Amino acid sequence: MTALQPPRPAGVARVVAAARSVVERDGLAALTMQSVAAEMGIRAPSLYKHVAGRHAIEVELVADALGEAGAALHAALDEAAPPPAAIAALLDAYRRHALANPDMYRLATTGPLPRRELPAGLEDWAGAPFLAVTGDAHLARALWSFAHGMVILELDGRFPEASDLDATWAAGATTFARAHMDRRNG
Amino acid sequence: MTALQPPRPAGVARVVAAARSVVERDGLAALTMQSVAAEMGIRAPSLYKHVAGRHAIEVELVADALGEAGAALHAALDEAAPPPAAIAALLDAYRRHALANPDMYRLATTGPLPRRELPAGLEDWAGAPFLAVTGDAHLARALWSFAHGMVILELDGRFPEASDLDATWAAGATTFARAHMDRRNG
DNA sequence: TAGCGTGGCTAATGTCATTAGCCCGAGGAG
DNA sequence: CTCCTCGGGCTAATGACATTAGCCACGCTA
Repeated sequence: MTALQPPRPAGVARVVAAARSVVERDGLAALTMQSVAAEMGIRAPSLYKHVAGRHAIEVELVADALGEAGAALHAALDEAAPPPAAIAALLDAYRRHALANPDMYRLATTGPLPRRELPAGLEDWAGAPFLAVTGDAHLARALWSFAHGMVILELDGRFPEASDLDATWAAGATTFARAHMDRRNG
Repeated sequence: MTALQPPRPAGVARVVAAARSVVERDGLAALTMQSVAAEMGIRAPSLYKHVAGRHAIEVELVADALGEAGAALHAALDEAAPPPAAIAALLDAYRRHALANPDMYRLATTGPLPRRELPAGLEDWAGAPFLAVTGDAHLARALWSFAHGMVILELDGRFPEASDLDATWAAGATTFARAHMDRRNG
């Protein structure tokens, strides 16, 4: 199952592709109308012939980022063991994907979400693996919060230099796995 | 115990106070050199007679925000019950403080931390309650990540509209409390 | 062949941060 | 009393940015 992305007009697609190149090569801060235009070999005002403005470009990138993150998580679940172990697998996939695409991750998860402007259902679909692996909406959200907190704090360099983050992730995984088992039993 | 904030020259203090008023009244996005200057009844370039630039103002605000957040957490621990219950109390204090000061919280926790420029020890001091309440560095970081993830996702409106977040926080609290007890016993 | 839409472009506006350089007024030095 | 210095304002200017207005060429179609 894959997220349903409404097809983009060719012009929009070209702009979004250029924007993504800029973000991945030079970082989020470098995403300007001028840099995107330069990437395409045109001038900034010409971009407005294809997209409504900078915000619209960002929304498209967020949609892509959510779609890809969701795909990574769904894929991780497909291969994974039954629930208790699946939690660790999901967390691992989450971390890997985020660290491999730091700027896209930040873009997709930082600041108010333009929910109105995103494809319907995309958000739920991307988050579904957390529900699948915990079997409980609250535990799912808590697990997602933990994962997001870990990733964003790591990306922002907020943990002390010498932190052994592998171990921290492991601690979180066993903590939530235990909660899951406890919930199942009694 | 309180965080040691090096005293600020009067001019700097006035600028920081104005900046904070702007942030709390109009939000983080409204924090510009012009808005801060206007708040003081002067022109933007005059600010440079007191501070090095916008970044310097933000660093001061981050230091204040960390200090106050830390104070709130330490205070919560002082009143709280022994460890298992203290976790819930700490989380409650964390959430309350963040939601009561959303823009200062965002400022203090979003984006790369200018660690070099912050008062030494401030960061560790602010995070100490998490260590105190879990008794384990990894669990402490995991708990902090959970709390931060919850708060920032809530602030950014990323949870589905109708989420019962109180219950999610509660689920997280019991999850981590259980982990703490398990660690103590066997 | 006349139109017209597509997709460029330049010029201009307004917001920001920041720098350069001027100026006044209060206080201390003589 | 006068002069000098310095703190702390100010205006003007520069250089990113986003965005708008209005012009123009190309290619396809009637």
